[in-house]
Amino acid sequence: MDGLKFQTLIDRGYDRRTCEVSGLPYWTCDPDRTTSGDTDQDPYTFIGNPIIPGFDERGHALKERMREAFLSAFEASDHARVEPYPVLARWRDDIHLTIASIADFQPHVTSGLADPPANPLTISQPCIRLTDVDAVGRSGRHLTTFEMMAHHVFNRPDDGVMHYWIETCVDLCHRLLTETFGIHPNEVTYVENPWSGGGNAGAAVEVIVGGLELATLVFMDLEEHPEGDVEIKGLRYRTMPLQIIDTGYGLERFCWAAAGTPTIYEAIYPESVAWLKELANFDAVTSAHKGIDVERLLGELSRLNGIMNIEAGVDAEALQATLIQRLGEAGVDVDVTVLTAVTEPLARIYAIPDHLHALAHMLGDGLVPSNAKDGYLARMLARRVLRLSSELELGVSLADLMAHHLDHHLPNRKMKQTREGMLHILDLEEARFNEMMRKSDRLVRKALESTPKDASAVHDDLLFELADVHGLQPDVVVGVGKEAGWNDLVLRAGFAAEMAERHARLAKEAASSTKDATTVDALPDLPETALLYYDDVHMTEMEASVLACRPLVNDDVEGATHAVVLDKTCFYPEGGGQEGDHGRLSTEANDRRVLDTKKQGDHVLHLVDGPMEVGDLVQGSLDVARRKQLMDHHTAVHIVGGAARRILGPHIFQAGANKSVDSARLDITHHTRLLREDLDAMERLANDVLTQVQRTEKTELNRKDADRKYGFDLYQGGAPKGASVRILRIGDHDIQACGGTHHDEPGKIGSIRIVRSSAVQDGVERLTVVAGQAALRYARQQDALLRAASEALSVTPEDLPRAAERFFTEWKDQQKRIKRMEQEIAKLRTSGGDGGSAMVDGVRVIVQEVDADLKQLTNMLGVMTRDPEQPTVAVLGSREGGGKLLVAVTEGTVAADRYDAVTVLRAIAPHIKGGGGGRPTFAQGGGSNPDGLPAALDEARSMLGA
RNA sequence: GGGCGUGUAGAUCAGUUGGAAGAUCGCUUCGUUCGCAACGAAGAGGCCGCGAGUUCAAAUCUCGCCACGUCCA
Repeated sequence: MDGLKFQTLIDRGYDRRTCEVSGLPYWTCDPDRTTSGDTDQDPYTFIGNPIIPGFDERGHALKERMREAFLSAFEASDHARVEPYPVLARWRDDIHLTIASIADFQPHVTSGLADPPANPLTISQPCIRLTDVDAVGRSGRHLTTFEMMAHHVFNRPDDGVMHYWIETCVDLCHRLLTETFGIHPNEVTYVENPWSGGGNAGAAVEVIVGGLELATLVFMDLEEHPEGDVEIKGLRYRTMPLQIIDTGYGLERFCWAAAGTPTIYEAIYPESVAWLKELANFDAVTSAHKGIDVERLLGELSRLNGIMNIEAGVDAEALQATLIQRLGEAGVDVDVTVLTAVTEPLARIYAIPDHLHALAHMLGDGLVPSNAKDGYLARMLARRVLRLSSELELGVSLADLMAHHLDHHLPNRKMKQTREGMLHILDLEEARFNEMMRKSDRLVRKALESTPKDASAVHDDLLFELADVHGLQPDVVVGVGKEAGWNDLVLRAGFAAEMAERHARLAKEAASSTKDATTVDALPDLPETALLYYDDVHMTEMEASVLACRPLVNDDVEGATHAVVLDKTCFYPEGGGQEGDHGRLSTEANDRRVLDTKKQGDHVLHLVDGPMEVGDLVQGSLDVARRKQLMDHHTAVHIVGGAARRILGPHIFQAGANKSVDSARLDITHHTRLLREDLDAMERLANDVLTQVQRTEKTELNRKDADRKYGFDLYQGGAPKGASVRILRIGDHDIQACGGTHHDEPGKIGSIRIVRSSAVQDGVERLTVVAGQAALRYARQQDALLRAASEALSVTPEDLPRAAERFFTEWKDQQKRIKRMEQEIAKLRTSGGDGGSAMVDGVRVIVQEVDADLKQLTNMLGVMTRDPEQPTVAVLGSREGGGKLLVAVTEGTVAADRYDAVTVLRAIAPHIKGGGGGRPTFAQGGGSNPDGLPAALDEARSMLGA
């Protein structure tokens, strides 16, 4: 890409140079400058020396004023202020969290499909990025959560929509920095560094102030294309019809530059840092190292932090050595012990408010911690805070930490989740974490069993396994191992990076093994199918013409051979969890069954059981009963979802749904297992809605208006696909974007039953719902089951629970009595001196045929051979199940010396055509010839000399 | 969504190559004691998660289901 000419900068006395260190072109007006400002030769210049004057506040108040200054400055230059979006990016299906302000407008605004909410616009968007979570607290500048202040422009030069482009943007930025915030122009450098990502690219500049990157300006006007004429990083791009200005100004960094505090955390979370230092008794650390000037150390550290690249995968020890050397050059002499003693607790203290802030945003948007999907991100953060807290020995609960954080850093913030709800969820998370830690000690001891006590390293596979299966981080394992007596254990440097690599590889392998299934090969260029079912959900007959007919490429649908595309259809294709319609397509010559309906691109595919002629006029008719049932279930699912939100709380979000003929499923996010009482309450409310709401309201809105009017709770069913969305409103009970077919009158459903709830994953409950005819069918089935069960016990259904309980306890009692009686019988048989037993040289020999099963036989045998006072060899046989033989010898007696149970068994088992085995004192076997039993026992008698 | 793992007495968990279901704590009763704690003795308490399969024989092996845990995207 050619060098950019910034006339606006030239006019201000800037010139373009090449950075000595990075080699990148940059713009400056400082005659002495030789580096771009963003290299490892550029320490921060604002520590203790604020570069943005006049902002004396700290923390929340500072952020409020800074944000307002930014937004109103851009409002003054004709940008419309847009309210921030949630941090949970539920309008997108490719990312969980909002990672940048531009993410609010992807994919449909940036692709040109939908209009932006305003143009140009300004916004301050809370963002969460978890990629650098390990560096937070340690680098002095990394955050997992920050606000990206921005001004965005969406130009369409072809349509005459052109607001401003590079020159104006740089001019606006420069005026903001120097006029609004009073930064001296010498301190500002602009580094040219083209940007590319996600199939788009464009020119970009990084705005560096005092060694800190305060903003990035991206001019996105290229899209990836094989024949494009621009090449960036080996990929070819061409210009696209949309020209987008994507800027990002780090609110927290502006605050830091204005505060000049040693770290960014002290600028934005001062109350938390002070409180946590107190709780962790940090004074004791500083006073323990009287020989060194801790204040000075910290000051030098933070200046140097600007050039220290503490990121995942970097060798921590090498970094530390460099740091100590640099500190020495600055006149602060410390060794590794002192350095870690001071920096380790501080790093933990700094990370806590950051993590809490991210967690508060996520939970505030209604996220429920879980072991899968986006919920896992919240759990991970919660656990990090818990670990930091326990390492610092803060002695307060996670909920206490959060309460303090909300009071100081998020006062008056309107959240979807209530404060009480959030704290409750955190209490649950803490309990779960403690449970895991409680188990860790035992797990580690067991895992290390085969490791010698003087080993210095734990086997890699063991560490991987413990982390993967039980969630125990390698450093935790080593720590616990040391306490448990493996004194020399150390964790190899770089192990964490290796583990991340291994995980990435496994994830890649897993990803490559999944592939999408298509129904038919590429269709010819056809007009999109007109969808008649939206205009009239009750249309069941139609006339249409065949545009295409293709053989199916797979046989997912039994009996279907071809896919037919029509010019219009009243058949609903599978979508939004609602299954496709069935029915018939007939011409004078053909009568085809429609076995399923699917959508591919803009076309509805009718899967039929034979070919049809292109150009034919067909008569289509729906399987009306099926459609009615699917509509019952679909509308019912919306109603149940609304009921769940009303009864369980604002964090209820649809995590998935399916509507078939027999039943419907609705997965909802919730933090606790549901009780039958919860289901009953929801069921009652859902049925109330059927009678109270006379009509549903169906509208179609463009994205922009839909978002503004209803917010992002609309997209329960997933990210919207197009520029406009269909909205179904059921009174004030439930409003959702939904492309399914729904009743106009909820009352037509008849009744709704919530059959059961089950756990799909932690944090997600699956509700199984039946409605309409399916509800009746379900009730009848339940009735039949109840009747069958009551008849089996000869009681009335009312008495069934009591009878079942009584029978079960009686059955258990009787089992015990039978066991005791069998033992009694065994004793009687052997003590009575009947034909079954004889004495041979001081050993009692018992050979008997008994009518009993295997369990009973072993039980009897136990009674006979367990008394060491009476050395015994016993052989029992039964004709049951093809014949059973058991041989036992009293352990530790002369009987055991003389006889081997297995030998005896093997010798006599052939008579019943069988085999068996066991231990020398106890052997059992079976066969297939019960009639051979007497012969087997005879042989045993002669063998044993009885 | 994918991977890995775990379900055994009220609780925490053992259970070897498939071959007689265990330990510790808790519980009940008795003894010792003015009483409690402690101690001693005895005892109760198990569809070994559910359902199939393999086998003469399954807590143990295989498959499905249910419940739970954990890691990754």
